[in-house]
Amino acid sequence: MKARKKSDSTRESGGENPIGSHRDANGVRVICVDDHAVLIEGLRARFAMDGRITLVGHLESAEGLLAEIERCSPDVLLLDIEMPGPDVFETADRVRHEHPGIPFVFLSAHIRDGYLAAAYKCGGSGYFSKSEELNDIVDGIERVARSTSGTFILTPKVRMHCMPGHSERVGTRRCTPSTTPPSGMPVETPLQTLTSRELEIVRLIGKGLSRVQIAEQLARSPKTIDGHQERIMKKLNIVTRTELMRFAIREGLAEA
Amino acid sequence: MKARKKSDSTRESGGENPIGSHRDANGVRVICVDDHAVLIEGLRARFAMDGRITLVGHLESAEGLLAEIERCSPDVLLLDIEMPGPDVFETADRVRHEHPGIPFVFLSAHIRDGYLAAAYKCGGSGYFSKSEELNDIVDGIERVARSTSGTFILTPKVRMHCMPGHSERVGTRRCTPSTTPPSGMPVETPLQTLTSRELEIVRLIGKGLSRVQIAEQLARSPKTIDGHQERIMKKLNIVTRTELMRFAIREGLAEA
DNA sequence: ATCACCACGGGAAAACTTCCCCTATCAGTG
DNA sequence: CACTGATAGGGGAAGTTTTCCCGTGGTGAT
Repeated sequence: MKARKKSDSTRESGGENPIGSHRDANGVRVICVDDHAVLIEGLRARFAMDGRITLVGHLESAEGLLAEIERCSPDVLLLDIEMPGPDVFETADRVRHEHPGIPFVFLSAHIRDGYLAAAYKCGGSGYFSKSEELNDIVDGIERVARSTSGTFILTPKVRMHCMPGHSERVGTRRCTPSTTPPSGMPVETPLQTLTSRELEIVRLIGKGLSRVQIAEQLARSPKTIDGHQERIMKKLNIVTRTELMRFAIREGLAEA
Repeated sequence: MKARKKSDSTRESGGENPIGSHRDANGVRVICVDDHAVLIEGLRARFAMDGRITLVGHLESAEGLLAEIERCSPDVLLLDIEMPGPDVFETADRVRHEHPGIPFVFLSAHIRDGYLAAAYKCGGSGYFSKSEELNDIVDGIERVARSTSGTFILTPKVRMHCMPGHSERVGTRRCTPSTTPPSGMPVETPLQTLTSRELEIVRLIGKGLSRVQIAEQLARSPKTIDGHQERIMKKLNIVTRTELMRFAIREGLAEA
């Protein structure tokens, strides 16, 4: 697609920090990947305030991340999700194989179940929301830097999202010798709490069918559909049917 | 209500500028509305580098924007689009009526036709992408501050987006194309048959708001919303509100 | 056998939709 | 200037859907 391999983005290892104050020995060394330059500036400015974290490199897409890692030897990677260019999760996965010691977290504008699941599955160490307080982001990065592998750290707003109807403990993915599916997600994404029947209902709703039409197609009473829909929405923490449509589209259960 | 022209360069920015703000008389006075604190920090840091722009206030949602304007008497407003809380376009429209002299631009993560159309129709002065170079954003703000009303300014990447050989040419709205669309009339996309008010309604529906919530936000009777929705669905040949949601998402008027 | 979970559905109140109606404003036209 | 059409705000009434709460069975796991 777009060849965006400019030579920008390469110069803070030895260069100077626009905000002055650069301590190199201190702090967690972070590489940030985000296509929004303004966001990177924000992080840089914030990091510069206390010496806890140092931005040692940044990119505007996942392309060239491995090279940047070689160049900067960071302690933590901070990755955006919705960017042009190579898929972040895939890149992250590759990074994990080449540099198993470097933890990475995702910093996303949206809190989506699909992203959450992917972040976890590709070996991420956390999921942060861009709408988080800056302090929470900084704290999160520090926690990740100190954490043992296998922990999955969520910032407050993300944790909130995973509350709906279930107990969501976070972390410790490894030893889970239970009989349940070995997925062991740290957070049970709302989607996974749906039964197959409920999924079916969501798909039909996503097609735009009315409760009566669905009832006809399934040879059930409309009231039954009501009941399903009700439980679905409760599980998903959704209040209107219209939002259910959005959910269906977002999760790929329906076509826009 | 032509009250503008800050004749008193007082102290409104209070103590919220962590980075020394030496020059007060200089620079374009900007209020920024964005739910990502980190982005605001980025802008603030960048603005502090040269004296061209001063961040005099910020909010994390469109709520209370009018009050903030009173408090800060800005020259330009910089508005995010995808935020929780009141609809930005609607708020912007209200701002335009109360403060016709203050131009506002949208700074969005996504470049969507639906958003562009809404930004234009609600009287905006520009549309910037968050992935833009910081210089381009700063330049854009300055241009907007100097521009005569009726100009619509796009940052480079947004302009790029509008090239690919199709309509949506934006700019110089003064002489409204009331009667005949100049370039023939190719296919009137359903989107274009909607009035700006109707667009507004579609977007709010796309956000998942109920008719009552929409009515509250627009300070109208729910019946009015009903009426709009009815006409919209008739125009679009749509039968249920749920499908309207799908339409909104497909057309980029709402986020999946 | 008990518990938990699921699918299935009823009843009633609240909310929403639909279809019609009316008014007012404003732009453009005869 | 009056007329027309498009747009916006809103009422009434009937019908449908949602929401909340309740109860029935069936099934698999303890």
